[in-house]
Amino acid sequence: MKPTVHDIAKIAGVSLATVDRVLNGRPGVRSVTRGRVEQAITSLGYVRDLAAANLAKSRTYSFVFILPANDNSFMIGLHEEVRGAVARSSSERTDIRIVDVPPFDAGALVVALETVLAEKPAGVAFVAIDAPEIRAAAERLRQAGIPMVTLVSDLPDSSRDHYAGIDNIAAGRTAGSLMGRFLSGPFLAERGATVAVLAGSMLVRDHRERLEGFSTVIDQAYPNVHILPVLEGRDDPALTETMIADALRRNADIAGIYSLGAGNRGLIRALHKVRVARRPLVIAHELTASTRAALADGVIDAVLNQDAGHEVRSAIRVLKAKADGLPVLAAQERIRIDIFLKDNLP
Amino acid sequence: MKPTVHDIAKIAGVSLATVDRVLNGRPGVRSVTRGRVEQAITSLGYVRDLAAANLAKSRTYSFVFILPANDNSFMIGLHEEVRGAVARSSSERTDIRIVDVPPFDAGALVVALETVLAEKPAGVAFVAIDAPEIRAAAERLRQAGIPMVTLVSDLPDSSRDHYAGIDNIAAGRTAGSLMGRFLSGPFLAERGATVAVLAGSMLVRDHRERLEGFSTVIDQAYPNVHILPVLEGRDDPALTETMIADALRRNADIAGIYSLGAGNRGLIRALHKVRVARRPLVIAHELTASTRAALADGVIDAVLNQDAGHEVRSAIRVLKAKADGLPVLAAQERIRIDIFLKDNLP
DNA sequence: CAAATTTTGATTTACGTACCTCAGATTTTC
DNA sequence: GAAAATCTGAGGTACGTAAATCAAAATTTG
Repeated sequence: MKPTVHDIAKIAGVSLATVDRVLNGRPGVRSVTRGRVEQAITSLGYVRDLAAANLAKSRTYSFVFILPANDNSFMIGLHEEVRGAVARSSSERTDIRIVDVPPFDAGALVVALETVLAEKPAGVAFVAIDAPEIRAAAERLRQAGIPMVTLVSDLPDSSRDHYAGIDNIAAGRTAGSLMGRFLSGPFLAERGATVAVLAGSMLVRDHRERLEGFSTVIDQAYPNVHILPVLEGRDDPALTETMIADALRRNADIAGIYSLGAGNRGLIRALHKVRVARRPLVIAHELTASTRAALADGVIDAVLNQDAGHEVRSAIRVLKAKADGLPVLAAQERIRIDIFLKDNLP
Repeated sequence: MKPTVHDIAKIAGVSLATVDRVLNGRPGVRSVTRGRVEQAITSLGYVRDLAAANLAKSRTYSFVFILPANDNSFMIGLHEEVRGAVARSSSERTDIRIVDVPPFDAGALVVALETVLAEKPAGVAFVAIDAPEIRAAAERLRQAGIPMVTLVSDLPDSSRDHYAGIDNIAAGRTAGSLMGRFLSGPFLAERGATVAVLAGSMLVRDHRERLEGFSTVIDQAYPNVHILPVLEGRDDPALTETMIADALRRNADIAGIYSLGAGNRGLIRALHKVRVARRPLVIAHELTASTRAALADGVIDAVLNQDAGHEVRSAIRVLKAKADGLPVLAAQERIRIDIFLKDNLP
């Protein structure tokens, strides 16, 4: 039988009230007595029954998710997953609130974090922007003892407790490796190949990191692949379409395209206008309705994906654990880079 | 505030005892009264608080995991993950027992299932063998109302409630697609290429399915790739090593190897003895210490993996849900095929 | 040494559900 | 219409923990 507080009281020769005071760090216990109780706790190997404790406290975990009001499919999907978690709230003892902020706006994110700080929730998840003022705001939240998880985009060297997202450098490396291997042959041969990179904005950390990983692998392992200057499409379909169309017109020898940002609809539209035989090899990020269709059609060759549902559920698990002072299962919380070819689409 | 049984009693104008009788399907309630109570339940949107209920019942979920006592790295890792779950038992209200059975032995598995049936656990997970007598045993478990999950290897068209493992046909297709794309170029050109397939045993369903997926893609999309007759290494390192060495000697033009079974140590040893310039392209399954090292060394080019930890945790979540008659989150429980290149090793 | 303060014990209620007993009411059966 | 069977209500205890109250004991302070 699992030991209970009653067993501790009996062994330590104190009352339930004293055990409770020790367990919950309440004042009014002499240090000798506290020692006896702690001794009993360790000797019995007592672990508090979280379910019973939460029941007694009639506790609900109040979490806040701060999400950019982006209109690309990935962010919309992320929103949906959070709403799904809200729907499951009652059976998971959580009370999740969504706060929308304008995208790529550090000032707005700071304001949101400050507002959240004021209401002292049990935890906060947010899509970080890599800026010093965000780090400062995060530090204030940490001082207030509010667990924090960054979602999708990280804030390294900050006070966040955890990052629920993929390793973007590794994602870029993977894309580079696939690009190099897929190109070796039909295009590359001895004469080399040209590759275009399409990003949303180089101001965003994830995009910079993906590019970094991609370039590293290409430079080291595929020296005769030449990377063109990065195209920044601001994740905007219309802009992206014209940029890609232009690029393909100017550089007739583009053999591959790595789209490391969101908003691939424009890219796909531009690709559909290219003669099949002359289509470049394309690697993109995020499995959405449009990239999935393009993958099935053969317009896109590979898609690297992060599962928004997993990220949201992981963030919630981690926030709960942090709120309870419990350890997290690192292996369970590692968000993986999914590689989809048209043959392993779920 | 979430409605409780007390609210139901008040609304329906009955006592707590009657509500309890309705909720738990106990006898002794006239159908008119039962109707009133059920009406109140739906109108309030009542959902039973599982944590409180389990506390009151002082319930623990007793699960049995039946695992083949295989000595390959993957199965050893699977064992370890289940042991990890056993270690977490106390805080998860589970009581997990591991039953070892000899591998590839349908008779022994039937005996194990029958023994398990006798002790009526709250759920069973097992690595299935695709045989009619196993289906019959599974049907008996279902009749007894014991939730069942197949692990790693499925038993389609049976009474199992869920399969916690990857889609092996899709895995084979993915391997075929990678093989075809990677080969197109340095080897393939116009003259075609020869590929060897190494399996454990064609009697095992997963291996058959992987081969099926692989062959389909190669035949359809890469007609000038020629697949040699399957080598069955029985997942035995020594045997595998000699088989691969022999095959490479006899067929000097082997451009690729697809190892779809476990026990890759022998394969790797054989590959290390081949001159670097003449090494074939290799795609293997399961990320273990040896395949990881081989991937880093460039001896293996890609590894398809299923995460044993995820499979075990998923099986437990599903068994719990089935035991409670709750729905499962399909998206959360889908086990993904991880593709590892040397650039995205975790 | 008395008064004030701190520490401790004993007891109680609560969380939401399960499950038990017993008495009283209602319905069914003969 | 009485006896038997069936339903229903009221009340309690339990699960393991939290948290509150109040009194008693021990300690410190003036």
